[in-house]
Amino acid sequence: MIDKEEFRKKIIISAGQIFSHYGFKKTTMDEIAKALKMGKSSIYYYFESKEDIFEAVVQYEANILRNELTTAIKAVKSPIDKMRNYVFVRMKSFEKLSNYYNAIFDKNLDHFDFIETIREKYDREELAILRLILYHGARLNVFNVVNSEYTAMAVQTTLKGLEVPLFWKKKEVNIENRLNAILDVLFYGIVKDR
Amino acid sequence: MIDKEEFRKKIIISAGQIFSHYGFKKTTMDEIAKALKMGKSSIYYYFESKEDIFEAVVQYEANILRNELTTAIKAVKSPIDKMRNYVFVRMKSFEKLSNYYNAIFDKNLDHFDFIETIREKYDREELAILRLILYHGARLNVFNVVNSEYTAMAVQTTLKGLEVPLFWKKKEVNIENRLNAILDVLFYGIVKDR
DNA sequence: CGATTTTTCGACCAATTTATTCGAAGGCAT
DNA sequence: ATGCCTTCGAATAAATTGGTCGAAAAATCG
Repeated sequence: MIDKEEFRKKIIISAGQIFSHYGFKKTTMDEIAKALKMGKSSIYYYFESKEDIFEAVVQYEANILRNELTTAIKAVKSPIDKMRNYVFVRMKSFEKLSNYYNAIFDKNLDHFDFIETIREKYDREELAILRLILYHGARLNVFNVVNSEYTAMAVQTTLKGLEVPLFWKKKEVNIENRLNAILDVLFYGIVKDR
Repeated sequence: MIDKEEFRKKIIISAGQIFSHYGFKKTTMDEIAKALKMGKSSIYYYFESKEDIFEAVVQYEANILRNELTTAIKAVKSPIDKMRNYVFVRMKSFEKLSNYYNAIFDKNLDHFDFIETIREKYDREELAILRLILYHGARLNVFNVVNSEYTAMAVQTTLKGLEVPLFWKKKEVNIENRLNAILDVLFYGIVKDR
């Protein structure tokens, strides 16, 4: 008897790689199966549907992202570096995620409520982390934050603004430069004495 | 009256970007059309078929590759650097091409004779360039080449051997490192006194 | 072993997608 | 208006694809 959960994980990882490259729609069950060296029908023994797999993949990736983010901000001391790391990791991850989103923004949108659910939960988590960073920075007298909650929301809005060009123009924008520019703006408006 | 050739080129470039990302099969005419902000049927005014577009794209890319290669070896003086540049540019280009090939290795293979034609022509050109580099290096007493023709073929074989893992394993191999290793091996066996 | 349960698979299907066609029409110069 | 060049929407025939089902394998157990 095979550990079903173990195998589900294998499928999630394998399918995740293909999804991240081709998006949801362009990825076929046959491909996922072939990548796992199985018959297509065998996959249905572990997952109910293609959407089911996709949902599992997104959950899985979201967890990875969360871990990467927390370790990234733990890796450095100063609030500025924490913020910088956070933003960079976030953007790098979104590059991967943008392919997943590709699948959704297409036309479907119907039974993909779970994306919204994850998104909301993720937004709340992000806000919490940002607040922590800001609050920490304020205590160390590096950031000039009156209300960490509102400031966190402002920062989040800024970061979200960066997602759009990341999705749609891809090649045309130089992400690194833009990111640094935004970070500079962010810090110049946020860092205490300059 | 619009310059038809001009517009064909636009289509080639636009379609090329999509092909390089998704491969031949996964790219739809609708996508190509949408990227050009046209109706799907309009494209058939400029090209006979999807394969027709694909053929044009490959031709176009092959030309670009040729140009990049020649400018890359002209950019430096020493034969070693010429060889190094050549190999690097070649590999970078093959990364892009690997996606095109993806489309072909799948199952089709039938009416894609033109790929073979281009390939052959390209092989001959490559051989000529390599011979030139080697011959030049030998004259400058940097390379130890007895017969530039056979040595060129040997080098080409080595480079081709690198294509396979580039195609199939993609993520697992670190290209940069492998490339440098191969170059080192190549030079140690080729450079005169060491 | 044989029986029972778990896992894989090939064949099949209905629904959707997709490349391609075609006639109609928009736009533009004469 | 008249012709040409260009675009497009609708239609379609062929291919693809997600998913089903029953049966073969393989593993597990008694």
